[in-house]
Amino acid sequence: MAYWLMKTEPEAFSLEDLQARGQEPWDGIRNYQARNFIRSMAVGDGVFIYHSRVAVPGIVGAATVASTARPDPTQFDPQSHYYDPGSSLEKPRWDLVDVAYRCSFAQCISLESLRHMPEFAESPLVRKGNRLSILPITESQWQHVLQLAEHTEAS
DNA sequence: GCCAACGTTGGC
DNA sequence: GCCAACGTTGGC
Repeated sequence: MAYWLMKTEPEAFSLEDLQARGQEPWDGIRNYQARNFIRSMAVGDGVFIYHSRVAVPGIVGAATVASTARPDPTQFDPQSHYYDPGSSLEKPRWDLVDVAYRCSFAQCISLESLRHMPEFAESPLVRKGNRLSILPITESQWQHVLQLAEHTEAS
């Protein structure tokens, strides 16, 4: 069992969209490091959903990895924004996994608050200029954020 | 909307 | 294989 964080711009695809659909293919990943993380995901892995490019960026809820990696069909589609002419059906470059909705936090765990947590001191998430859209989360990071989220929900 | 920081591309 | 130019990410 591993844990991950996936960033998304809610204007493009939000946690609310995932909630409405229940499960979605997480397509459009076009970064090799993120792609490699996708390839090491297993069904049942925990996923934090992070909203970027908003007034208060942060972790807004959780999801579950619902499939192992498979080729992202948008890379083959000339009509798609994510089309990659350098990719082919024989040798696909980009993969995706399906992600299933788990829960929405009553209050977002903001980037600002993550910066103050010792658990995240070493995380690329809080480093300036970080552009990784998918990154691994340690078990202690996972537990800590979940506990915080439950706490804000109770009060 | 701005712009720093980054990853990728392509000429050489 | 270097590295400048370019496009994109994402906090602010």
